[in-house]
Amino acid sequence: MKLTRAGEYAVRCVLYLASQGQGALVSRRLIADYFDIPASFLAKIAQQLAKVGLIDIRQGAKGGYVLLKNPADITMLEVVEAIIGEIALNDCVTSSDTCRNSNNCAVNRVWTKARNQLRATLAEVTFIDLLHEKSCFIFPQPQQIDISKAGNR
Amino acid sequence: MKLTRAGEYAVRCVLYLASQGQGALVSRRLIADYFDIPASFLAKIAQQLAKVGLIDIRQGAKGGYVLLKNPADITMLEVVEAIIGEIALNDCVTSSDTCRNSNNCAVNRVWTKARNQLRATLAEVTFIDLLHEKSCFIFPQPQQIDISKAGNR
DNA sequence: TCTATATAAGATTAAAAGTGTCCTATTTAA
DNA sequence: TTAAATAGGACACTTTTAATCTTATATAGA
Repeated sequence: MKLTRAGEYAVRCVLYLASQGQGALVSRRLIADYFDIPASFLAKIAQQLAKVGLIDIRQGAKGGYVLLKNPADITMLEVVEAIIGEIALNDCVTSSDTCRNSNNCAVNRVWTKARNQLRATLAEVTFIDLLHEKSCFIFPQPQQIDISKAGNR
Repeated sequence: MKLTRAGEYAVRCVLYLASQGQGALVSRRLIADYFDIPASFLAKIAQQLAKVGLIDIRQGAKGGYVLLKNPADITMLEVVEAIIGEIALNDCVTSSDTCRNSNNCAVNRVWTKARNQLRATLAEVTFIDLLHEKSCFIFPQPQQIDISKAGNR
């Protein structure tokens, strides 16, 4: 499991949304410009984030993305796996005759342990943690969320 | 970092050699057949293992591979990284303007921690450990190492 | 010394995954 | 009704991975 560019973009996207607070609407264009992500590529990524319920996508004029969960409840694991699928470190050369019972394999046990550790590490970091630590990103001050103008439904 | 097929093959190859003991010579064909690895692909992998000093490659008739180190001193990390290079979990979208000081990045710190953990886990497992645990592989009894016939130099 | 056996090393190919791009809908605010 | 914004599918390009093929080289043994 190497974090793909799409995964990296997803983390940044959620980080931006988190900086503006749960419920704030941010346009795709703004996020794409800020991080220099191709807008249509970001669209694909956002669709996956929406599929797992992390964000809401608003179509139409003044559309954009809205973070649905509290940043304190969103973990890095969640965002990463929304994009690249459940983390696995090896395939154990699946379907090979030499390794069909991988649950009884010393080598595989090591990979499983490593995988569990990795997932645990990513699961214990929330986006509030990421925002509070100083980082290489500087986000604009969150706008006051004006429910009437944001057009929630 | 997802373990590539080449990496998986390398682990198996070293595991086989370890089962026959340090200094034993095993032909490439034998290992390739045993694990169902394409012989020329195994050749490439073996060359990388030789480059880092793990094995010796004997050319010519009755050639093959010889494990140079004690299996108790060979770690999984060593073998894996010999093939796929030093483990990294993310690229942090290198050279992007938005992330040039990744050492001051909260997100990156998480990845660095995860990476270090992963490497530590792989580093604490030796090939003696792997051999002693029961596994999905059953290796032939190691031949008595006959120095005169094995043709060491 | 000759021959069969075995690997070396480099070039090439094939397949898969990742990273976008483009075009035509569809939705929504005003 | 129109302009702004995203959706969704098809397509293209790039990189990585996984092999394969060919020619060269080394070695054991007759």
